[in-house]
Amino acid sequence: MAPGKPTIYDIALLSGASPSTVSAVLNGSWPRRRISKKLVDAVTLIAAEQGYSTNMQARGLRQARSGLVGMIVPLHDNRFFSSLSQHFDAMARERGLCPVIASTLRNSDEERRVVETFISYSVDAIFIAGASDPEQLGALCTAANLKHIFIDLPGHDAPSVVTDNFDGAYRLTQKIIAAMPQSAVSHGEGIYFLGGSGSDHATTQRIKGYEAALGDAGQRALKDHIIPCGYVPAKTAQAMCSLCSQLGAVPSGLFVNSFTAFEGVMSHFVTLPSSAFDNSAIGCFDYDPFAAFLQFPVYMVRQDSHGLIAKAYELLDAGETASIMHVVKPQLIEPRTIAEGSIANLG
Amino acid sequence: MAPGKPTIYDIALLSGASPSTVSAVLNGSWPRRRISKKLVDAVTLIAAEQGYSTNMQARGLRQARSGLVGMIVPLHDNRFFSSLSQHFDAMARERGLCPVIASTLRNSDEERRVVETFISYSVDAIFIAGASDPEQLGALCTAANLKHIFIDLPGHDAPSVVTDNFDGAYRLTQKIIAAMPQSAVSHGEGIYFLGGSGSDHATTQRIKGYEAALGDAGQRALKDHIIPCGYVPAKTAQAMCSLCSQLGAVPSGLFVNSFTAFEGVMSHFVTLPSSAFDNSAIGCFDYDPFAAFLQFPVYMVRQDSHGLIAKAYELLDAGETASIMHVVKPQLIEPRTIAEGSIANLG
DNA sequence: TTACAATGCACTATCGATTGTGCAAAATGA
DNA sequence: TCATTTTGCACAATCGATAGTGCATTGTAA
Repeated sequence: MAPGKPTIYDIALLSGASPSTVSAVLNGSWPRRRISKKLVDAVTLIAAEQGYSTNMQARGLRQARSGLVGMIVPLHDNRFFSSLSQHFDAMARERGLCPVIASTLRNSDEERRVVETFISYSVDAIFIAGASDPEQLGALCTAANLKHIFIDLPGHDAPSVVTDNFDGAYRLTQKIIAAMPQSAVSHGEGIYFLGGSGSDHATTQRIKGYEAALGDAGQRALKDHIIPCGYVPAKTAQAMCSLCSQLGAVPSGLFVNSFTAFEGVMSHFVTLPSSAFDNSAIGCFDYDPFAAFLQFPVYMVRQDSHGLIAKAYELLDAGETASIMHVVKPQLIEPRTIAEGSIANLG
Repeated sequence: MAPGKPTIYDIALLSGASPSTVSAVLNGSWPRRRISKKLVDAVTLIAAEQGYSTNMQARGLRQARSGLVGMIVPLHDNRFFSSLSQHFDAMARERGLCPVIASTLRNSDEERRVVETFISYSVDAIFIAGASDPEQLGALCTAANLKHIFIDLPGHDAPSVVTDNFDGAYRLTQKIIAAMPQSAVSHGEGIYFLGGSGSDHATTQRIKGYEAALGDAGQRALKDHIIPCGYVPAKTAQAMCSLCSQLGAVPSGLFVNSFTAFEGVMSHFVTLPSSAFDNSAIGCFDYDPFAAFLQFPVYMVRQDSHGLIAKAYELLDAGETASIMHVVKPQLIEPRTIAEGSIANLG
């Protein structure tokens, strides 16, 4: 046998069967082709001895499928997205598919290039998470007749699976209200909403949930309490700093939108004595186990990354293509708690 | 044109050129084939209009290459590995390759399956990080004549790129010694080494570095101070708890081996008043920005994930196959510091 | 024994791109 | 003008697996 991996032709020569028969045996279609069990066993044995494995490029070329599923994330190096990746990967493998995850750094050119690459490799489907230009990508996929599902992102030309941001924000706000000093509540001091971008879907929904919870608790949501200063820690740090100096104290109620914003908040808080937090209730719409170890309690909302991916695969398996938004509720994490259900962080 | 993506045959018909010419034009080999610039422009234009993109399965089949590079990690959902993934991904794309990252949950069966899948897809090279059975994987790759490089893992049949664990541990220990109360140093209380597995290469090297630093500082390394209680937080928590009650205090010097072990440590520490740490110096061989926000200072060692991957690609580009271990120094992070150089964590 | 169905497998075209080879037409030189 | 070289491209085989089709051989029924 020539160097390199053995092919069905090699196995055919060794077994005396024809290549097409070998193919049928090795891909499991032999009952339909009425191949005798005896031959099947013989061929299988030889294939195993030779260390045969099917060439997926050849199969993919012939079948116009590849067995690959792609996912686009902005970055790997992030708790939420890496958790999505983890589940995406595991559930792809369960289905006998090979996951391909690419990060695009929220760069729309890179996003386009990645989708084009996926198309070139004939991936069977794409999950799109955290894209900066989802419409562009949707259009590309549609043009290539490629199934795609948006994750935690509202899509227009395909199904999307998103966190119930309204619900999470509503429940988080409720918790913050309950944990605030009574005096602050009765004085109507309100809760500050910090971080995120007013133009993105998630933040918009969260603000609505926050406002609804305040309203239902008999408090008014004050427009000037909402400070969507972006996702960059430095910006949040600055906003937090000026807010504290303006109030002369840490706000009695604080809703931090996203963990990176929280990092910024912390880089200011770390300069304060721990008594500074005695009259504050703090919540964060995002989860990191380390927040359980801070000097003050933090309520957190954890997106159900498993639920998001599971729902997406469900839609994929069902062949769903209707442009419907499916909603998955997030989980509220009590202070000082390490969330379970995440795959162990095995160092 | 038939439904589905256009092929070189479609472009050939539309342009009046032959498929082989179209192929040469579109893959850039046309100068060697003496295709006229005029034809090149015409074909290129038509291809662009038709939204042509080359079918990588067909190309890969013909060329016996795929343009894919694989990487194996135990999990995506981890700071270190996701950081590796991030760089692996970016640098693959820089080279015009398509990165495929699979997680195996440290399960050696899964590892084998993934490598076999990669072989089936004719990936051009594999990076192996954090495998539980590297030898098995090396053997598989060798048999398939597949270039592979071990990352942060000593390999026997291929190049490997590993963190300089000795150096990192040495420098971390030095810092801990310098930060310990003088009285503790002069009493020879020593430094406790907690977490990790005595049987793995990294821990072994770290213990050597720790011992060397102690020795060079005129302190003896006490065998009973070394407690490699694994990577599971719960185990470390338990070990930390019993150690504290045995000593009647937090140890004056503590070297925590890995961040997950540190999580365990923290889950005990969070039960103590912050004054309990006044006479302790604590270090962790791993990095998490959140440790900058704890009540007490923590020295950390951050593996240079960019350096590891960069070196690995360098070896790959150079076609290096010698089974040599290449060492990359980690970075010491001062307390209360957020490391830079990592790709922004854009929430 | 004859007719016919079922069984078991081989043949061959095909997927889309690449590449070695061959052959006109144009360009060059004598 | 004729012989050569160069230019510019088409042809056909090939990568490995799949799937439609056809043809012996064996088995069954009448």
